[in-house]
Amino acid sequence: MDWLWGINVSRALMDAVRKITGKRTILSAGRVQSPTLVEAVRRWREIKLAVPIPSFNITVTLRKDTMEFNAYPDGWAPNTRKEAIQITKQLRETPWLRVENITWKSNTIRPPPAFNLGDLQSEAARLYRFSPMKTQKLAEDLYLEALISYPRTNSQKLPPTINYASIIKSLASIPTYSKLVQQLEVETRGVLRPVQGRKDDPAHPAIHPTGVKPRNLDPDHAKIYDLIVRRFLAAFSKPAQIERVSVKLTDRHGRMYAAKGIRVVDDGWWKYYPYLRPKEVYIPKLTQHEKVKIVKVGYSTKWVSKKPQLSKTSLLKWMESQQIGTEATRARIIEILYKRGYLESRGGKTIVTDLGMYVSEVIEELFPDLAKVELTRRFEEYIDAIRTGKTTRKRVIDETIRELDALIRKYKERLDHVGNKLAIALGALEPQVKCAICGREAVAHRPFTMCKYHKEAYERLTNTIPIVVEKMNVSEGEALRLIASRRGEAGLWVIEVAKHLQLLSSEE
DNA sequence: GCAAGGTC
Ligand SMILES: [Zn+2]
Repeated sequence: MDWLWGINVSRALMDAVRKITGKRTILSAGRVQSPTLVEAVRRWREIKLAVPIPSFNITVTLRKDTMEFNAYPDGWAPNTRKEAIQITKQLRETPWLRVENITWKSNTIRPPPAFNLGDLQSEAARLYRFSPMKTQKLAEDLYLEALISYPRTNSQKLPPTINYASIIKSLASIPTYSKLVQQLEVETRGVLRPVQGRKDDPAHPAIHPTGVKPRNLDPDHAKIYDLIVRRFLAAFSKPAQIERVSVKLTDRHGRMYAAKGIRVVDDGWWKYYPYLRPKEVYIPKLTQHEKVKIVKVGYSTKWVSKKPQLSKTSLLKWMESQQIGTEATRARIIEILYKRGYLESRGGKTIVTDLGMYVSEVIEELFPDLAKVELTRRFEEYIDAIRTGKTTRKRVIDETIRELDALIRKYKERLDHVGNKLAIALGALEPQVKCAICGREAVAHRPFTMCKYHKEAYERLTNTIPIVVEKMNVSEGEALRLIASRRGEAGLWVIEVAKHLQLLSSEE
């Protein structure tokens, strides 16, 4: 069924391009890659269409004896810039905050379970910016050297059938870990009971070292090996303890502020796996009703937009959450999206190409089932039904062929439409009417000729302008200029529209 | 050549 869907839809896409351009271009579609591409496109559009809204924060720096610490508005925020300026001024005039109450809270943080492949890929990306494919390759190398257990596993469990004691004993003879292992032996008094994670695998336990001594690992392999060993050791260790302190303070006008501290009381498993240890923030000893001196106060404007993440790692996590693909294939399938030219890396960031956007659209329009994760669920049900004898392999395959046959028939009627779309995306064909900003095919003409992306950006922008006018107390023209200057927070399509509108108004 | 699932 994967083969039928994949081969037929891939060829359908390629045929459309060849008919219009006469060129052979390799394109593909599939049960796992296509929903992943659609998700990447969805995120990409949100990134490009993000319109930021200004928000205001006040930072109050306090001093007790010689120690400085920060407090921030608690449960409220200035609504407008005018308000932020006014409050800042009042705090400078009455430069103290009064302590209303102090609360302490102790937290126990249990060690995380040993790695499954997804968790390892996620940590290697966070700490070393390794791509999921790179981490998988490094882990597979370590496995083939017999240094670690099978890496293509979803399990976070270390069953007692694994001889923990002998592995840990062997690790003691590796100089890097001998001290840690000694510590673990003292701490556990030889009682080895690892934490078990929720996720499981039908065939393999969590990734763990075998105890075989590594020789001459290059730096990248050593990093992955180190993460695996430390995470394994941490699983046997005791919980860490932290203490959080929260100080609530008020100003002369009764507005509430909070200063928050965090202190590590017991390092516990962070001794073995320090990569998740929180950063400590110290707050001096204070007493209730005490007035604390303000030494500095300022407001900051933060432009907030909700941009989703788009990276190899975030796509892999999405695939895991949707339960599509397997440990062996997820990273590989993401690389296929790059190989096809649907995704590209630019300056360490993932971008979606026009080809990716248009292929995703064509699949959604003409092979909608292949664009959704539900197709995988249906496959699973078929397999179950075959297994339990409710249907047969032949019946399922025949139905798939009939279904695809009907889809391909409809597709052929639209071959020119699809071919034109993809040829334009590939730059082999010019659209008839072009967007004034980007030259893509135009779909609207007011207030200027726009493609569908800039049209959407225009609509979102015009909805947000009044909010910026109110919050920043500026004219519409100034609001446009402000948004156009928020390179980090505003989406590129929105910035382009804002600049184009400025240009149009200056010509008037 | 095109999918997705495996393995080493
Ligand atoms: Zn455009």
